[in-house]
Amino acid sequence: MSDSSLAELLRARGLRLTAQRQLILQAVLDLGHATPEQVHTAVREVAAGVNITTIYRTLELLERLGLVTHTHLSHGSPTYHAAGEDQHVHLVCRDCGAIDEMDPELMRPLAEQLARERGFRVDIGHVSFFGHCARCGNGSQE
Amino acid sequence: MSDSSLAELLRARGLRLTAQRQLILQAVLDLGHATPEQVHTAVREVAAGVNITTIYRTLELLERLGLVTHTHLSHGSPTYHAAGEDQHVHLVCRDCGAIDEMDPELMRPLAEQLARERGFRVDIGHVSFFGHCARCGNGSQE
DNA sequence: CTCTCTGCAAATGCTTTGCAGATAG
DNA sequence: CTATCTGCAAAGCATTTGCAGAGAG
Repeated sequence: MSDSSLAELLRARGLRLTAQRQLILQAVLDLGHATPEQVHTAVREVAAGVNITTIYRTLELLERLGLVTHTHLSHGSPTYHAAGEDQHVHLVCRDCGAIDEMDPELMRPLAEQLARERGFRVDIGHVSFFGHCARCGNGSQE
Repeated sequence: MSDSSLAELLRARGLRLTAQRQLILQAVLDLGHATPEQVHTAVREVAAGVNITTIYRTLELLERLGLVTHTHLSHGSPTYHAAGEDQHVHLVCRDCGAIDEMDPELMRPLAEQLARERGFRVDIGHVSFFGHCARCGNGSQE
């Protein structure tokens, strides 16, 4: 499914289908949420020689092709995940770093209110909430 | 107002009140939203010799003192702003880069729903929404 | 006077770029 | 075959750290 669409998208632009590109896309799909470095680690398990540079270049390419997206969670590294229908909102725990997801539908009322009152159209696919997950922040208030 | 509280907070910890610290705090208060580099630029207009290193160290200090907070908007650089009562949610326009604010009260229903259903406590002061502001994204659907 | 701050320069970590050989089509 | 890819090494940024002199209290 993804391999063939990758091939098509590449060929349509005169670009080439390579093992690295397939592996990197697959890694992003498998990992769900991953930084370039995590993708690198995952890909290396299958093909040891793949360079981190190629990860960066390919993630950028896959994003241009519309197959993946990235978000900036808290600090430094961007997180990549598959693009497409299943847009989701990230719930990032400040304590344990866990990344959970929630249904973007829950954003709908707020998004509509902002659009109506401010003319601001929220990009629902890029929303991240920071806070404390059930496991970490339950008892304490701070 | 802020100078005296800065002095107190510093003295309470055996730390010192310096010109740089006052200028940097003032810059953050004036700028509203600013990256370390923007703070640096602003401070330099008054005191040319202040080093970027001092900006980083002081912003970290001011944050520890509870006077400022930072958020990570879209790419790399963190954005600092005054902490305190007036918590707000950022609305960042992907087109023109403008940073607007909205009343965090609007987040309340959603935050409560998340707490109830998932046990996730959203840190409302650190929420940022990306999208298109009234000026930029009005006509097109994109 | 003492202990904290600051500026400078070098180190670090993540990401990007240049180039020549490897390879898809 | 030819133009695109990849790996390697080096360059770039933003941020951090070490150190010795400057300065607050």
